[in-house]
Amino acid sequence: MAKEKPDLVYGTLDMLILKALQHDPRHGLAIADRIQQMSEDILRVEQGSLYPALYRLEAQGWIKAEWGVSDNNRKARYYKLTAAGRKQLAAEKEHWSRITKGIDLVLSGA
Amino acid sequence: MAKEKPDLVYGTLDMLILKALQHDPRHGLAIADRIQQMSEDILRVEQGSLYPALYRLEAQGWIKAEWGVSDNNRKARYYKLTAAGRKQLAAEKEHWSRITKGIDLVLSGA
DNA sequence: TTCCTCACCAAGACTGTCTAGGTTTAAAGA
DNA sequence: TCTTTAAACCTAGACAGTCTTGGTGAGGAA
Repeated sequence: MAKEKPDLVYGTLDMLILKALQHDPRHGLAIADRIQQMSEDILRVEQGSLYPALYRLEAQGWIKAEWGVSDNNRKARYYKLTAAGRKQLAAEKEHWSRITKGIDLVLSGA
Repeated sequence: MAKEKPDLVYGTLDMLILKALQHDPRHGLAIADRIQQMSEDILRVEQGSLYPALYRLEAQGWIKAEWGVSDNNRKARYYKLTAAGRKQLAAEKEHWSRITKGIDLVLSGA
């Protein structure tokens, strides 16, 4: 039973990752942590969702990766936003606010 | 480009349908029309999404169906909200507002 | 050495939406 | 009358994104 809903809304993860990289490059797990922290623990990003999403974004040219070393001295893959990624982030935010407006209209309707 | 995003947010259709049935029973296509109209044409519900969703909801006991006749004198399957459906609608609204709060926190963050 | 944790990676299941087909029946038009 | 159009329902299969589960390797601590 139970039937918990997922921790994320399908299709929003890409946008959240792009947003998390808006200012500084980060490595994978740090991106997930940042999203969780920024959302005040409301959103949780599982690794099995995170990495596929990162490959997607890289394949689209929205982020670029390179190997580096984490704070803890472990090797880690750092991702940073590209110019195209910045445009994409803006587009996704636009799309998101449009759709949520639609949903809120329905929910608040008589 | 191409690759349009879907017209709906994955996982919200059930909630929207329950909401569309909040006051009066309706038949399938009228539910889709109502959602589209309430959302000011932002959301569109395809039939291939609608009917599977209706079966899901009925199987869960959140809506009940019976055959009737539409305004245009055609036979149509009318769905109405059950008590459990009303509770479910409230729960889904709660969940939705929580998740969107999380996403908005991330998007508006520094 | 042993253990724990960080960080990355992959395979497969699952779920919900979309595309694209279809049937039946009433009304409208030729 | 016959044909066409449209309302309303239904289904199969493809597809995409997330989740579960399981794994690797390397650094740090005991």
